[in-house]
Order: sequence, then C-alpha cells, then structure tokens
Amino acid sequence: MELKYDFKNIEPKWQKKWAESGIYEVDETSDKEKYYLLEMFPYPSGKLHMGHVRNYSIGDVIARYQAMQGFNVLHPMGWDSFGLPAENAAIKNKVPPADWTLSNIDNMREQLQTMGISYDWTREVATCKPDYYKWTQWLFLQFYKNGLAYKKKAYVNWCPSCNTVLANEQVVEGACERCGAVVEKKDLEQWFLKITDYAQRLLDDLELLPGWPEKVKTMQQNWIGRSEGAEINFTTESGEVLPVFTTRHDTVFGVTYMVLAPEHPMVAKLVKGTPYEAEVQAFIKKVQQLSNIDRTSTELEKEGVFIGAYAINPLTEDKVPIWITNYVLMDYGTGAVMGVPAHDQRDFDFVKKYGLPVKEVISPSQKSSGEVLTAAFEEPGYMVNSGSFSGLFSSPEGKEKVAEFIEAKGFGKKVINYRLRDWLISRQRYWGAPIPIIYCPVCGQVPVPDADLPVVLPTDVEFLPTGESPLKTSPTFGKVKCPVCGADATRDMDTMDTFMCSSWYFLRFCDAHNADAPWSKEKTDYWLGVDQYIGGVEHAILHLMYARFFTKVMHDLGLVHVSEPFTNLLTQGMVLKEGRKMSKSLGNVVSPEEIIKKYGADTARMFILFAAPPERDLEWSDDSVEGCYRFLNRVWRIVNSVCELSPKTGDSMDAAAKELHRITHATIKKVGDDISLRFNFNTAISSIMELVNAMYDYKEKAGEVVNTGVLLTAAENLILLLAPFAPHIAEELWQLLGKEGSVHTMSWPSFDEAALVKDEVDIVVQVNGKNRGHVIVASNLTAKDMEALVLAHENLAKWTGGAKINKIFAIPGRLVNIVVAK
RNA sequence: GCGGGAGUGGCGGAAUGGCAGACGCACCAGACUUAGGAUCUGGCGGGCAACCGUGGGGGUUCAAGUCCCUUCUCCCGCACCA
Repeated sequence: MELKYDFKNIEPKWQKKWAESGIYEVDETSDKEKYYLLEMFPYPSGKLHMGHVRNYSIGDVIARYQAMQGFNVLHPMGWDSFGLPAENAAIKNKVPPADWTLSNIDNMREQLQTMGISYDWTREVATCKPDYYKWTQWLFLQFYKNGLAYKKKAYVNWCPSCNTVLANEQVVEGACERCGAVVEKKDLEQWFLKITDYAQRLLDDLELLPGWPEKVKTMQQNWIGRSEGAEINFTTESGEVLPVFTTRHDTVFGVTYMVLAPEHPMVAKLVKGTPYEAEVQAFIKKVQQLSNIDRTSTELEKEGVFIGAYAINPLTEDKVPIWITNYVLMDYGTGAVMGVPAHDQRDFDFVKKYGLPVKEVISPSQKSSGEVLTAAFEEPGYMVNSGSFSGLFSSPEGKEKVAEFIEAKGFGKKVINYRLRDWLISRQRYWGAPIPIIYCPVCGQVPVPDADLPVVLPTDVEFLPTGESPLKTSPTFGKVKCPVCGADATRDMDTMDTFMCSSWYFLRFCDAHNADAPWSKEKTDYWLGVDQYIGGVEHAILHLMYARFFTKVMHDLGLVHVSEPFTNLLTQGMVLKEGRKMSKSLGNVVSPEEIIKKYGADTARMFILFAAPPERDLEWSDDSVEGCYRFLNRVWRIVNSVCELSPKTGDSMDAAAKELHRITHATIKKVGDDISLRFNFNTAISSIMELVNAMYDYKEKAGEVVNTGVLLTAAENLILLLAPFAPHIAEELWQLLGKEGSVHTMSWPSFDEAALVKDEVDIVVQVNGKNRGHVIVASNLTAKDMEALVLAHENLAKWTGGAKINKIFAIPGRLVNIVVAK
C-alpha cells in the first residue's frame, strides 16, 4: 500500500485535536522550568502576509523545540488592533472601525490557525478591546501620577495626510513613517512621556542584553545620541544669557561669531525695533517654508543673516556678532551654537561665504603655524591663542581644564546632551485609547479616577476627513462632570499613540484576563522576562525602545521584577520576490493562503525555514516550495514503508546498518545544535533531508536483509526531529508508527556519543597543501600513526614525485599534509 | 560623512584555519511507463589537460572562503546633532 500524503485532511484534523485537547495551554503551576517565547503581534490588516508566516514559523520551531526539551512554554498571540487603517476604512466605507477591526481579527485568526502554530489561544488579547485599553489608560495614569506624563505646547511633527501629530521616531527623512507625506511643524499642546529621564539607563542597560543583535543595540545607541560636552553662557550686550551647547569647549577661544536657530525665542526679542528686523523676519519665513526634508538635508546651502546684536564670550570677553542660520536646529542642545570656523568645517564654510574671521586655537604642533587655514582642523591638537590654556593638548586634557574653569567661574557647566526627545503620545484620531484626563474649569487637569476606567470610545461619532478628531463629533463623549468638584468639565479629545498599547502587551499575556489589575505580580514574576522575542528589524527603535522604557518604569513602580523585557531578540529578514520586498504596488505578492491551500502549512513552513537563515532576507521561490513539498512526500513514503515492517530479533548489525545508526544519531545532534545554538533552521532541515536520503539508501542496499530495528529507530527519530518544523505530518506519522500520545508532548531525542564514531575514515593526503590522494584508515588513529602510515604507503613516491620530504602534518580523522622541497 | 552587514556554481545557500560548493532548486542523461509536470538511478563550478577557482590586490600559515592589511561593489540604519 502507498497512501497519498493527504495534507488537506491531515492538517485540519490535527489542528482540531490540538485545540480540543488544549496541549498548548499553560499555567504557572507546572514544576517544569518556564520558557516565554513571543513573536511580535500583528496589526490585523485582515490578511496574513509572508512576513507573518516567516515570523511565526520561526517562533513555532523554537516553542515546540523548547517544549520537547521539557520547558513549560508560554507562546501567546494577540492583536495590535488600534490604528489608522481602521479609521481610514471607516471614512471610505462607512463601517465603524470596531466592526472592521474585529472582522479582520476573525479572518486572520482563522488563517493563523491553518498554520498549526502552538499558541495558547486562551490568552489572546486585542488592544482595541475595553478590557485591554482600560489598562493602557490605567498605565498612562501611573506615568501621570509619577510625573512622567506631562502636557506642553511645542513645535510638533504634523502629518497633513494622517491628520495627526507624530512622535519623532515616526518621522523618517522628514516624512511620515506611515504614509510618506511630508511632515509639517505645528505649535500644539500635546501629551508627552518623559522617556528622556530614562535616556542614560536605556543606553547603559543595552549592556545587559548580550542576547540582542549588535545592530539593534547600535541603532538604539545612535538614536539616544548621548554626547558629552559643556553648556557655556554667552551674554548679550543687554545682559540676556544665551547658553550654547558644545562638545568642543576646548575651542572656545576660537569663537568668532554665534548662531541661533531661526525659531530661537531670543531672536525676536533682539531684533525688535532694529533696522535688522525686516530682513531677519524674511529669512525666518524663508527657512520655515522649507519642508523638513530640505531643512535637514546635508545638500542644503548654508545661509544666514546677521541680526544686529552681539554676544560676549565669557572666557575671552570678545564681542562676537550673532547670526541666525538654516543649519542650526532649535530642538537639539540649546538651539544656539558658538561658531568656531577654524575647527568645524560647517562653520568654516559659513564664514568663507560671509567673510567672518577665522581664529586658530588648536594646532597640530605646539605653536600656531600662522598660515591661513584652507579647511577646518577638526582633530585634537595643542591649544594655541587660548590664554592660560595655551600649550595644553586639547583632548581630553584641555577640554577637562576648560570645563573646570567654566564651572569654577560660573560661566557654565559640563552637560550631557541626548538626541532622544520626550515621547509625544497624543494623536488627533479616533481609533486609539482615549487619554483619561478631564479638564475642569475649577480644578484644572484631573485624572479619570480608576473606578471610572475605561474611558470608552463613543460610537456616536462621524468619520469625516476633516482633520479634526472624530471624537469631537460625539455629542456625548466630551461632556463630563469633574470627578473632584462636580463642575461641568470636558474630556481630552485625543487618543494615545498605538505604540503605548504595544509597549506592555507581553505583560498582559502573563495574566490575560485579570479584571482587577493589568497583571498580577505573581504571574509576571513567574513568566518574565521574555526568553526569546522574534520580529522584524523595522521595530529596532520604535517599539523595542518604548517597550524597554515601559518596563523600566514598571520596574521602578514595583509592578514587575525585571528591568529589561526581552532577554533574547531575534530579528528576522524580509521575504523578497525578485529581489524586492513584496508589495501590492509591485504586484509581486505571494499569498500565504494560496500556498497553504496548494501545498499545506507544513510545506509552507518548511520552505520558509529552509530557504535562508532567519536573520537574512529570503528570496521567494515557487520551485523551491515544490522541492519542500516533494521532501515531505518522501518522508511520508519512507515512514509508510517502514511501519509495515515488523521488528525482528537477531537482525545483523552489518556495516550498512551501522552507518544508518550513526547517521541517525549524528542528525539528532546536528538538528538540536542548529536549533538551540544558532537558529540555523536551514541547515537543520538539510540534515533531516540527509537522514531521509540515508534511509532510502539503506533500504535499497539492504534489500531483504534489512535490519528493521535500525530502520524503525531512524524513522522514529526522523519524526521527532521533524515535529517542530512540520507539526502536522509529524503527528500523523507518529500515530502511524503506533506511538501513544502526541509527538508534541514527547521529549527531544538524545544521541549516543559512541554511535557517532565511525570505524574507518577516508582521509585526504596533501602534498604542499594540494590534494594528491586518499587513504582509508581506522578512525582512532593518532597523528603519529597516520604519519607513519602515509610515509610507508605504496603510493608515497607517486604523491610526492620523489621530492625530499621536509615535514609532515597529520590531523586525526581529516588529513595528512606532506611538505616537500620544491 | 558616521555606524552596521554582505559579496561563494545558473539560483537559494553549506563549510570548529584542514578535501570549497553540504542540502535543495534548475538543468542533462537514463529507468519505469499508454503517458508523466509522479517516482527512481546517475551526472551537474571552469578547463581537453596540467591546473584554475569563494569581489580585487597584498600578507600570515604546512594549510585561508575563514585570520591580518588594503581596495572595490551592494544593502541597511543614522545623518548640518554643534
């Protein structure tokens, strides 16, 4: 008999059985050690794409492998379900965002279930449901009550297409990360979370994460952008203080002008009523008309105007002109910069254009050459023309001395500046968690009392593309009594950035249905941290930094015991077709649904794991999918043919049987190592393929005298090794072999060291590093024995051509290299 | 410009300093077949060969895809950050 590999029946059958028996459901009472495996939860767009398939296939291999290793594996799934697409769909199709989202979730859950992933579905969460966002609001209030959430008016990034403000992290090259529209600046009053309070810890604690890719840690480092320097207080003639931030305080004696950002509040003050006012305002207007992209482009020609005022350098008491330029940014440092053309190329270019003086204060030699500089000298060197500091080496000694001097004289202070800004979380949109703040004419800002949470999204709203939050169209939502004094009050009409929701979902999974708290400490104590987190590298900064920030705040509030959420991080590469990211506009999208329909989930999973190591980009190949399908068919046939054999006693262990036995054990070792040490699923699958090839070979060769015991053992281990990759076929074949229980509750097989040893090995003979021949020797031969054997070999003269042997190297089990005179 | 990663057959990709190209795809030949886009067997870097081959050039070593120096190309992230 040769029954067909009928994945269409097998896969749904086992999915149903697993769900009924609840084999993937876990709790905290197990005496096994815990293992928390998490894949980044998806936005429910409605359709699974190949990136999801890859993410969840990788996760499932690890989850199933760790379970077979004896861990109590938490492997949950949920939905990052607030966000703009739902609202845009509402505007377009007049469907309420909730309906659209919930039906998408149902669709995607169904698709996900056809993949046969070992999720504990009892823990499913959706961030858009009141029982979840109640706690997002509650957490916001914890930030608020601890001084970590505040409202301020600021120039913020505004996306004119999404009609909302954006966090700095959501602006990519001056454009909206989501829709690509050019971001504008708007002066608005918005809520911020004080992530800058945690800048140093977010930076330092990267060292606690050896299990994270260097690349991600570097990206976060760059984003935090720590730089050590000094703030030096220049003063205007009228006595106003103008602090500048610099990392080159060793060059403070070389300041020949000062620059302010056009938006700097002092600018208007200084030019008011002066003859410069009109020209300055015209320049400011010109700069502000530039888009963010142009504004921050390095291509932009440096321009500026003198504003008619002067600043006094506290160290030299020199009076230097104050300019405004298009290359100084208001939101970094103090928005004011000292101009040192001799030692900063930008400043140098600027003064060349406007004819300002250059003063050399750092020189490669002890004395200033006196020559005219043709470019800025930016390296460290000896301080010259620098008063009592002249002669010192600029860095670190000179810097340190200048800083001490400045602090002693009260001219300024050492400071550490970060590029990281506070996190703007207000969004002028409907489909998010409402910000639980009430504005009372008497009491001012009042947090919504815990008992009144959640602040539920109203449904009596209109979705019009007006640019106003739809919440404002609700006749009921905004009207509220002040919880303190009872006066008529209004609600905050904004919702929270959806990254707030995804910053704590991994905590909720530990205790998904807790109605009294976001989670119980006992449960997070048991499950945290996440032992392995898996997702796309596109979240390297945004989500991963926010989640780290949240965890640290929760830690400081005593709500969780860990200070880092994700112990190990695996960032998977993209799925490409024809070398490019799959996208609708390129028309190169391969639908997981169709692949699963045509070949089954096991084939889809095998292909996506086999085609490339997880961190690398993966090129989709229909042919290669076919190859994986063929492989599973081969597995199906060989196990079917083997299970018909009945084990006999007294089978002889001949060389062929011994070899299959050895390969079986070598494969157990290799697959285990590849999964656990390296995440090299592609090579793990290769070696499983080799085992299958070896089984066919053996059956072919052995014919009638087949050793059924060895063959059955090979088949049994084959299924165990295949189980994390192709769980349905493994389960079916496990049953076919007559085994009790689910293969997914079995222990990972162990290998016998002794079985790995070959009796004889084929070693290569090299002469001066070039291959000359082969010898079959006993595998336990020492280097010395090997040398002797080769030197006495009948082919020796043929190999060496009779040349004089100078030296000989032998590597046991591998090769012998004879070094001869040339 | 700064930071990170990668360059290996026709393709995806393998190789603790020790036989480069495992495994798979594609391709070629054969077998079985009424037929095969099923399955099985064999072949498959280049060259007639000696030999030559891991982006290029140097080096270390008995031995280099792997280590060191240098250079080129591509991808990703950040980018007037003072």
